[in-house]
Amino acid sequence: MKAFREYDLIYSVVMSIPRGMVATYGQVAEIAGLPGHARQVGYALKVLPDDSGVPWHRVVNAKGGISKRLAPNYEQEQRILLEAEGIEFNRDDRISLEKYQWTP
DNA sequence: TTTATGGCTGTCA
DNA sequence: ATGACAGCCATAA
Repeated sequence: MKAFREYDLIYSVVMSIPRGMVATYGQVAEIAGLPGHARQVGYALKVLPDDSGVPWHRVVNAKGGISKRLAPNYEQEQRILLEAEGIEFNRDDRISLEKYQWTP
């Protein structure tokens, strides 16, 4: 029986991110106990249902920006959600990780 | 099983 | 600062 997957771990970490803060894929993977699985984190969020209650928008890449994905619409969606949480973007469409990156 | 793809990251020039 | 490269590994066909 294998009812537990890596994704559940990832989701737990993402849901642990406080409002108004963000975390990188690599960071989430590391906290979840899956170092080096940064891409899988992205994959986990990709297959994640919208009504799962997971703040996937709080997860950004190492550059503190929004990565390009298969569906360009989501990029806008994520930015809007982040701004709604009080996170501001720079001119380069990036977030100040020094200020907003979540550190447990 | 092998191949290809993917919401990444770190290092090097 | 920006661009190119290799490494990490799960999922789908």
